[in-house]
Amino acid sequence: MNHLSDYLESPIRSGIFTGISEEMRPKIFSAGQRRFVKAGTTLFHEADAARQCYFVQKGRLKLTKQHIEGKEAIVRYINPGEMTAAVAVFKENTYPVTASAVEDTTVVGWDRPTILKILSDYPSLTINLLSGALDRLEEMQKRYLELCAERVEQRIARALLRIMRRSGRKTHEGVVIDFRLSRQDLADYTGATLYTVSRILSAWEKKGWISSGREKIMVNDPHALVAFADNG
Amino acid sequence: MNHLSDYLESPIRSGIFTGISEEMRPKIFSAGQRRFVKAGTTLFHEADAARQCYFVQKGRLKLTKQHIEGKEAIVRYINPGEMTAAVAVFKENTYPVTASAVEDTTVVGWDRPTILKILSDYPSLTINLLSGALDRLEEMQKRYLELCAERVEQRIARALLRIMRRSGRKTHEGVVIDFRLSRQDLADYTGATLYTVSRILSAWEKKGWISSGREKIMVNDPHALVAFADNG
DNA sequence: TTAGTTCTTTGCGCTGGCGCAACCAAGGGG
DNA sequence: CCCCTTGGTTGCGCCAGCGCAAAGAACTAA
Repeated sequence: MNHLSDYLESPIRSGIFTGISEEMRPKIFSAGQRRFVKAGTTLFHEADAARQCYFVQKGRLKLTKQHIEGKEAIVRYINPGEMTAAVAVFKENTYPVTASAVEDTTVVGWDRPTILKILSDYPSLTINLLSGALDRLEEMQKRYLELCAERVEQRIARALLRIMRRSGRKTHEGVVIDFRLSRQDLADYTGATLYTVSRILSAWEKKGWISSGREKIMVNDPHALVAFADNG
Repeated sequence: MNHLSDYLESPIRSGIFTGISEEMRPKIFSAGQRRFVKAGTTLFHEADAARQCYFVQKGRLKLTKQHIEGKEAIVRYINPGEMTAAVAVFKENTYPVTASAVEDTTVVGWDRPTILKILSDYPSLTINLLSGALDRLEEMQKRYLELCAERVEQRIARALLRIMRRSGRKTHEGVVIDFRLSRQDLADYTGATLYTVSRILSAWEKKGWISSGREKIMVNDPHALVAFADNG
């Protein structure tokens, strides 16, 4: 028998601080600057000089990449406990994406010299950072393959499952996505259009796989979605 | 005036050994195992246990990811002087892609304990590895965006330019891609089909932008391709 | 040289999913 | 409470690009 929680990632997973004792962590945080990012506002812009990297304490960030005519693609969501913009540390470079807050968010930011000092004090952090980068690379490659090979319906199923696993909250009726997620967001995440996403979600709602409202999606039958994603 | 060589990357670029003196390099190589991979054969398979990471000395590798029914997507080409399968070092994991030799290739492979020892002896190697992973992540994100937002013709133009920049050789008539590259390969790289690629290359050949033969492509007018890729 | 294999080209019909338009529903502020 | 904004739904027509089929071109082995 499958349980809903089988479909969720354990919360402490990305483990940027794996191998670093609890007592050291406040020390690391206090070397950076805490910053509050209001829902809907931007933490950093694509193509701006990358000065700081960030750790999300509370809330949620959305990484997007712009293309012609106001359209954008969602690269990934950053959950509490994760880092982003490692590029600021290792390259004298610009941010490759824009980070904006999906909900009210608190981050800790470190500038280049500070984080380099920390990394040399705690070598396992560098390894964890690299490990995280490799994870994201692999995920991106998977999504690229999906975009090449699968049709919209399957991609949306996978996207929903992926987001649910990382940001879902279990309730008595199903797993609810724990932040505002519009049809347009899902479209930007999967490379589809608002219209197509809406049509497909409607169909799934009729089948009882999900239930949805305005910027709200709950997955009632994850197993059906998995089966659908896997065999078409 | 634009010169053809403006469109090519400098050969020593990826710089995995940046910051490591020339004298040390043979030492590092001799700790690994040299291995010859005949053109068309496979160095490692997707989903196999990742035991070694590799440095390409001569030749060229093709990284692919399989999907249903014998179809595959090309993730990237690995040129001489580059490393691949860093995942073998930092994760007890399986290879996320298949690596096969496009032409006769020589690699040096290190297993986990060996490369970890080397990395602790030469800390800048870890940084270089991470820097490379971030580059690849960024490239993947770009290609993902292209796949979402652009139509096939533009994607093929960009793909051709990208491959040309990294693996092109300048001749008196244009830049020739320095390895066997079929229409199918380009299709697998761009998420298009063999037929569409063939039609588009034919059209470009009539315009004089490229000249092509069996598994051979030469770019005669890179600037025209860039312009086409950028404005549609 | 011939036969076989592999790669390429091109015609043609079909369709997934895009995108406009028009309408409906849910918040939210005053 | 009403108005206004923002998000969601659905009908409909259209077309980029897929994919079959069939023929041609180039390389390979014997």
